[in-house]
Formats: sequence, C-alpha cells, structure tokens
Amino acid sequence: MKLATWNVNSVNVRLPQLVEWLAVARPDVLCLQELKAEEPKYPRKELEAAGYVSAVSGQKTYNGVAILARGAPADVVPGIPGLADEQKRVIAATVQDLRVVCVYCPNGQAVGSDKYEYKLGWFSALREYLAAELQRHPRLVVLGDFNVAPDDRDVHDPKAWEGQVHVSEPERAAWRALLALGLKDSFRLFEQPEKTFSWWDYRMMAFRRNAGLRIDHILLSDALAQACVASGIDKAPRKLERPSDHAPALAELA
DNA sequence: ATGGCTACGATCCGTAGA
Repeated sequence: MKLATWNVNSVNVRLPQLVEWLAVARPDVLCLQELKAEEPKYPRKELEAAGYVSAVSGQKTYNGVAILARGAPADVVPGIPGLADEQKRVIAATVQDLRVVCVYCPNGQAVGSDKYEYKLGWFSALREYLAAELQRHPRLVVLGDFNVAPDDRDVHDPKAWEGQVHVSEPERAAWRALLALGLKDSFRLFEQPEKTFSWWDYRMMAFRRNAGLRIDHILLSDALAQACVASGIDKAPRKLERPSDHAPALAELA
C-alpha cells in the first residue's frame, strides 16, 4: 500500500501535474495541502476521472486540505476537534484499515511573531488530538506539510538556518513531542541519500542548487512502522515547468 | 545584498508562503 503527501500550492494550477503524477506514481492514498480553493472550485470530477475520490476541507486563497483514495474515504473529520480555527489545515478519514490524518501545519513566519506563537499552540493541539486518535486507531498514519525540519540533516545550510523558523528548538521540540506519542518518521526508517529535501524556495535557483528543507513528512504508528518497506521523496514534479515548491513524500506498507 | 518567485484577490500592489 502506497501512501503519499504533496503540498501542491493551488490544486487548480497544479491539476494537470497532479493527474499525471497520480497516473505514474499510483498511490493508494494521497494527502494534499494548500488547495487554495473552496469546495465548489475543487476539481473533484477531474480527480474522480483519474480514479480517486476526495475528502475535502477547502478554503479560498489560503490553506485547504484533502485526502484522495481509490474508494470513498469514510468517517471524515475536518479540523482538530475542540480547536476553534478558521484555517482549514486538517482532515482525517478512514481508508481501508488505516486511519489517515492529513495536516498542513502553520508556517510560523518568524520566530517570536504572532504566527509563530499560533504555530506552537497549534502543534500542542495536534499532539492532544493524535494522542486520542492513537487510542482509537492503532493503525494511524499522519501525512502532510509539517513546516518543521526535524534535524540538521534536513537542512541544506544548517548554519544559515540556525534558530530560524522551521528549525528553531521549540518547533523541533513540538515535532519530538509527536514522535513521543509513538509515531515514527517513515523517512528515517531507511538509509537515505544525504541532502534529501521536500521543499525548495522558488527564488535564487534554490532547486538547482538543492538549497532545500525536508518539511513534508509521513508519521506511522508502531503497528504501521513495522510494515513499512520503503519511504522517500519524489523530486520529479519539482523539475517540471511551473511546479509546486514542494515535492511529494511517499511511504510504502507491505 | 534580508531581495531574488509564485498564487491569490484585490487592482497594476499587498499578503502570504518557507
């Protein structure tokens, strides 16, 4: 079973690339972030023609998340229950025997900013939610754009990024608090090429210089981590004309 | 050099992303 996550930076702009990627990569589950579209403008029919049914929590201009699967996702829950948040950043659903949580974690803008404080509070609410989900669903997978590079291996230039948003110690502590629930970073279950990233700035020819961060992740509960046989980043879509600034992350379960 | 893209929704610039 192939699981994937991709921050597409506008589902409608990226739709041709998305349809093509689905045909080539053939994931069983795909989580999308930054739809930048409300439900009426979500390309549901086009994606159904490509063989995927979507559970969607859409928003105009910003945010917006979806779970795509071969059959209709069941027991769909948008948002973090109990958290009042107008930003559409989370959707959960059951696909076959998996509980799937799709997340678009806040960016945080700059350490010390209001958005940074929102990010840390949001991660705290996410941890509480996932703790409860793990109790209900031992076969849990959390996929998405976490906007945190877990350690210096995930940063092209750790010195330049030291203390900055996405790598600051409080953000990394929030990441470790998720792992402490009993979740594994699927990417780190395997030997990986050095300097593997999932996001590259549009500016400064960052992709050509491989000046990136690994901030898109797939977290597996222990039961699923034991069944994971591969994980990685697919850089191919980032090489296309007019790409998303993120590349898809993948994990395969036996 | 603190910018440099890209998308969006408002206009022909501001906000946001990371």
